[in-house]
Amino acid sequence: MNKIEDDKKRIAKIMEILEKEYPNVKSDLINTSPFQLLIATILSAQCTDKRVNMVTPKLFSEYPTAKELANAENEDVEEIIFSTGFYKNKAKNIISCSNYLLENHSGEVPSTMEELVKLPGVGRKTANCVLGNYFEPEGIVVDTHVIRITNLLGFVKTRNAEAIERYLMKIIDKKYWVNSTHYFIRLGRAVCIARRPKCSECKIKQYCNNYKENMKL
DNA sequence: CTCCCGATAT
DNA sequence: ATATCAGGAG
Repeated sequence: MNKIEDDKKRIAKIMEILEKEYPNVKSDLINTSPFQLLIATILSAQCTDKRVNMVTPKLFSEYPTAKELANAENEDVEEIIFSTGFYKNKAKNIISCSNYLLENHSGEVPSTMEELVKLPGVGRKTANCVLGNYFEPEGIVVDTHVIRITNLLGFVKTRNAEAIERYLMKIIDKKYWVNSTHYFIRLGRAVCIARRPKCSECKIKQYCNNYKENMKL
C-alpha cells in the first residue's frame, strides 16, 4: 500500500541478510588516515579499488600527508597514479586539494559535508565515504553499484545519485547508513554484477523486483 | 549534457 | 569491440 513503509520493511530484511553474508565489511581502499582515504577515494572514480591499491602505497610513501602532496610536482604524481585513469584531472585535484587543506584546515581533513564538498575533486559520494569511515555519516554513499542495485531491487527509478541518497536516507535505519553501501558493493562485485547478474546465487532475490519480474514465471 | 581515461573481463 | 570500474567538473 504505502511504498515508503513497504520499502522500509523490505530493505530492513535485505540489510539483515547481507549483514550475515558480509560480516565485518569495511573500505577496501588502503589507508591509514582520513587524508589517505580522501585521496584514495578521489582516485577511485571510474576505477576498481584493486587498481587504486596498486598505486597508493607508492603515492603515500612519497607523499604521506597533505603537506608533502601539496608541494608535489604535477608530472611526478601523474606518473604514479597513471594506471587509475583520468590521471591528469586526478593529479591536479589531489595536489590542489592538499593545498586547500593546508590553507584552510591546517592540513587536516574537515569532518562535515559542507566543508568536504568544497575540496577540488570531492563530491557527495567521496565526502560521504570519508565521513562514514572516519567521522559521523551525514548521508549514504551512492556509487555505481548502489545506483544499479537499488534500481534493480525496485526502490528507485532514477540514476540521479542525490535523489537515490535522499530516498535511501528515508528508508534505511541509520545504523546501516555506512554498511549498506559496503554490502551493495560486495554484492555488486560478486553476485549482482553489472554485465550479468547471477540471480540464482543471490541471497536477496526474494526481495528483488528485477528477479521477480524477469527471472521467475 | 560532455569530458576526463587506463585496465580488465567478456 | 565493448561495457564497466567506490565520480566530479564545466
